[in-house]
Amino acid sequence: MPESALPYRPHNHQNCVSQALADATAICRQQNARLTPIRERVLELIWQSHKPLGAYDILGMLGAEGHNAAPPTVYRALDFLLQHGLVHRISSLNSFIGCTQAGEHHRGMFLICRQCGNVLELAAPEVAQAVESAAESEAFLPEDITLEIAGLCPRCQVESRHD
Amino acid sequence: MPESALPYRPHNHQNCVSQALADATAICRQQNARLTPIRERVLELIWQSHKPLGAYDILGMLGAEGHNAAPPTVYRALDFLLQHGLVHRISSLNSFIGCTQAGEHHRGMFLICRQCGNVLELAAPEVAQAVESAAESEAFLPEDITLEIAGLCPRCQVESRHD
DNA sequence: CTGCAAATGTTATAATGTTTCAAAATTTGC
DNA sequence: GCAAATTTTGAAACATTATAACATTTGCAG
Repeated sequence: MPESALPYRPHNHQNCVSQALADATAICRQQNARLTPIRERVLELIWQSHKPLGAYDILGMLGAEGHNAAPPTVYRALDFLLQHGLVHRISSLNSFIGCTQAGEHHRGMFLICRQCGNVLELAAPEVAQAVESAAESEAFLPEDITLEIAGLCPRCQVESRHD
Repeated sequence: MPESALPYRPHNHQNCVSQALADATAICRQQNARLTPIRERVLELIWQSHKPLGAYDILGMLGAEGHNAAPPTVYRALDFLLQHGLVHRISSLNSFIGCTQAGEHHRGMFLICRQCGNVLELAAPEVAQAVESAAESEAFLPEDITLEIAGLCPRCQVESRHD
């Protein structure tokens, strides 16, 4: 049996978060971008959840910890993080998730479980390749690819058979 | 030079619309679904535009022609049309476009021009295949695929070179 | 330390989507 | 046909997501 992907099995997630923050710090330094406290905190909140967070979820969490922020604060932080490839936006959910391949040039592809809400980011270069050549066969110049796959994750498939 | 795809060249678009409405009527009859006047009108409005329409765009158009509808009216019509595969939702734009392959079982893939706003629906079974096998390699059961490619259509690539 | 640019705060508002309950139309069983 | 059941639509209120505009603060370069 193949080892299941990370989000689908128990692990010390705080390590993921720390690693992501360390990576983000390095990437920002390299790009001469400022990972300010708010931006860092938003990134951390996003990473602490394996499920995508909405802007207003983040807003609520900031509020709960005493930082009484308004929507633009969060959206600006998110814009920054998107811009620097540190998070992805999941259009079909209006929400955000940490990028597991920050820094590397890639097209995100997401497996979104409709049952448990977990999201797995896939690299899948062969898919990206297929998509790009399909676009090019129409003489279309692709710039940004949104690829979101909703369905059932391995764990939830098993559970739904117990009905 | 290959013939460019339909939305990218001039044509009598009213024919497209009529054909789409005729197809929709047939499909609904076959599925025992009721293509009521509102639903048909919403479908027609969507088809008359090559660019995706937002729910509130449709609402405005209905209002302009005297039908003073509230948001749920439009969203319900859209839900119906989505359910029966007559339109697609473009998540990344919060908007809707007519399905060019209504009735056939397929996964939509969209080429969205960021310049002119036109959208081309592609069949691309080899892409669908690649996506599905990538999902299955993670033991994920795919149900719904959102694949939206933003970029420049052939015409707008040419124009942007004239800068 | 001063002036500029970037980042954040603040208020208001726009855009998108849903809940709920009531009324009307359509189908179904008889 | 007709009455009950179902589906569809109307209408009002509300919830969620996102942005605009402008004031203030912070960090940095000279």
